[in-house]
Amino acid sequence: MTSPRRPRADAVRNRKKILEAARELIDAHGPGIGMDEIAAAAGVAVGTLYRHFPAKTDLVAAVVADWLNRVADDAEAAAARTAAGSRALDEIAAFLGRLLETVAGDLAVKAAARAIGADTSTDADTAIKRTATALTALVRAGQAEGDVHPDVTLADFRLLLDNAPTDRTPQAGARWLTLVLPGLTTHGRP
Amino acid sequence: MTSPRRPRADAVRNRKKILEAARELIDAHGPGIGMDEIAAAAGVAVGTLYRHFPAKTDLVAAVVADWLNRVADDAEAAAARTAAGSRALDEIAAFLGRLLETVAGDLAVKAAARAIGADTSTDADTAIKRTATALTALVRAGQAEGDVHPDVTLADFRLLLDNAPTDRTPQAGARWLTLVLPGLTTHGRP
Amino acid sequence: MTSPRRPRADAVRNRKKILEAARELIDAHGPGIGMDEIAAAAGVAVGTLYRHFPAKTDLVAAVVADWLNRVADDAEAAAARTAAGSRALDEIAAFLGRLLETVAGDLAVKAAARAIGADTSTDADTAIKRTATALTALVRAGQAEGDVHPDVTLADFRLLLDNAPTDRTPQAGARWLTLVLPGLTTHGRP
Amino acid sequence: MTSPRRPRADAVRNRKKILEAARELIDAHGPGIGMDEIAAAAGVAVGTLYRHFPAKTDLVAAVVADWLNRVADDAEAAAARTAAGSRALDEIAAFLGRLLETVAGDLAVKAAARAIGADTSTDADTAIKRTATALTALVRAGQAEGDVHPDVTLADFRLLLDNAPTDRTPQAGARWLTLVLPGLTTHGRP
DNA sequence: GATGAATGAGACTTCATTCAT
DNA sequence: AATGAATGAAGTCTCATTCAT
Repeated sequence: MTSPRRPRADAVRNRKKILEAARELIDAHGPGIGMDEIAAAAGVAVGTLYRHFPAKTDLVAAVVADWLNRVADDAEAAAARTAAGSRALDEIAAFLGRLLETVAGDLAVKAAARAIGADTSTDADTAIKRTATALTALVRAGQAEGDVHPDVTLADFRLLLDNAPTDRTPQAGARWLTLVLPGLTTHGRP
Repeated sequence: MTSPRRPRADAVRNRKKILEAARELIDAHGPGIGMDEIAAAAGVAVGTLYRHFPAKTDLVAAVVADWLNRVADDAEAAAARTAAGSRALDEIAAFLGRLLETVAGDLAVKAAARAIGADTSTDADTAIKRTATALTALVRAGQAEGDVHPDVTLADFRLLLDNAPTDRTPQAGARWLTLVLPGLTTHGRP
Repeated sequence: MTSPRRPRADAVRNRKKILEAARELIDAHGPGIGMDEIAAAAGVAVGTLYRHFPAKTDLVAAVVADWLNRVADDAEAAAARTAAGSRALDEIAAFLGRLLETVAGDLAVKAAARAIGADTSTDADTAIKRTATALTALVRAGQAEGDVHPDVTLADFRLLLDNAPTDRTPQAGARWLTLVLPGLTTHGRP
Repeated sequence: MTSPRRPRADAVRNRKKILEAARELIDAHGPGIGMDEIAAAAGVAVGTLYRHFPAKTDLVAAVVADWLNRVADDAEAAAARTAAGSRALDEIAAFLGRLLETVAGDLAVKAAARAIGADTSTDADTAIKRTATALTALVRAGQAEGDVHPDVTLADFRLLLDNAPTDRTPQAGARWLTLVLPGLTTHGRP
């Protein structure tokens, strides 16, 4: 019986290197980038890449899941701070801002996922649900505080985030946020 | 020097058929669609396709230019109506709405253009300039009327339009417009 | 409307060259032989090979069909001679003999077809039916003449032919025929 | 000089498990089956498989040798019974029948061996010689008894066995035997 | 000018074999 | 001695582009 012993150290390292290389290359050159090139960038042979990810779609899906998990972590942290007294609208704005600043390029990966028809894995689904729960909490708090417009729903975030600028400068991201935020609030722009 | 005699009637017709087929197929299947399939859908042979467009990027660029020209026409009409007394903000909102409703799918083509690295042709540049002029007029008028926020520029429209939802239902497009408009105006949401 | 005009002369020539090269190489090196090598032997590029035969199985199936058609022609000729007065058992023995002598190696192709899971095409089915009809006629005639054992059926030929020696010398084939024929007749061996 | 100490008990067990798994899988899926899959079916890792059999051809050769040994045992037993008074032709027929019934699939393995170019090992040679000796004895006895045709040699058995139906029903095997036996005897079919 | 067959580089993927753990 | 991750050559197939007809 081969009970899954702890995975070998170098295998874990390789998986990480591959994911990183894949994220960077897909982000830079689009999903058309070859598996050989990803493998080379990760410093492994193609075979190794395929041992970890049986098909290209699996690799892309894993990169997406990886990113979604980080987003979920961020959203949950924001929700926690709100529960501890922070103003919800501020947290929402800051969350969106971080999304655009830090992981901007990764959204391109997500687009790539759609283009390539990668199945979203269970891992990704979980991350999405975690984000949804945290965001819902943030929105409700914001509405209770009178800042967030009462008809705003989770779907609105989806709509905006799926169409956020990813291949732009940080300044562009900030400006986009400025333009988009008023639609989520009860306030106009000053 | 071969001065361009008037092009043959069937050549013109072929060019049109090809552009139409390309728009539809790229919209439906992404930029990965093959040249053979586009040619087949247009009812011509690949060779003919290549006579009109020496490379795939040229074809995609032409589809984009085609679309940009129609957008320019629309924007100029809106500017004209504003000059004739129509309220600028209303025209702006309607313009954005039409963009999302009518030609939604074509934005996907534009995304494809980026993905495939298609150069924007001279034709496209002209259309972009026409649209820019018309939109600038609309924005200025809106600002003079006190509806459009004073810091809104042409670049803001680019930012939003480049990231408008294209693969969504009309309802999603409308909702997106609702969320985005307040950022362009001096008014908040009711 | 692209009604199938007569196929281009060079295309026909290429198809023939490909089939021939495929038969020889599969016969010599088994079905593991690469498509690139077949293409090279045929003097065309891989792409051409794939234009004619979309997948390797299609190519193998075509080679098999080609061979089956020649077998069918031979069987029908034998049946015709029998109808014209020739002794059925002699024709049967000669038919089997020719199969082993002339096209011996091609049986390897058929084995390859099974190994590779090639679908038998409609063309092949037709050839098989033609052969079946001709052989049935031969067997009936042989039974009427009292030479062929009354319980011999078409299936017996299938059984023997599917397991005939293909990669042996002509002498081996002849000996195999000597050993196998008595089982089909009412006579023993002298 | 590392004189072969007695092999470890588990090593022996592993070798047996591997051979069994290999026979079954090659029989079922042809020689294209992967080493990984054979290892998995045997419950060992690939590395272990390669410790026992340095190359795939060695494994296949071992499977063939294993089978040949069993055939040799069977042939020798039949020869012994004949020496003890049993009718030679009956033993020959029964021997062929057992070959087809019991170990039918293993013939597929032998075909695989040829396809893959596996060298016959010394072990296999020995088994073949044992079988040859036993069969020769059977044939001579049968000829002395007047049942087996005087010109039948060992090579004839090779010829027939190499081309016996392996992927058929037991009924097919029996029918094949019926068709083939008369060629070996001095009797015709009833 | 149109046709569509031919080209061939390059994509994804498999698998026999090696080797660090 | 066993494990299973890593290797990388090789295989099948795609598709933008060229060119003979």
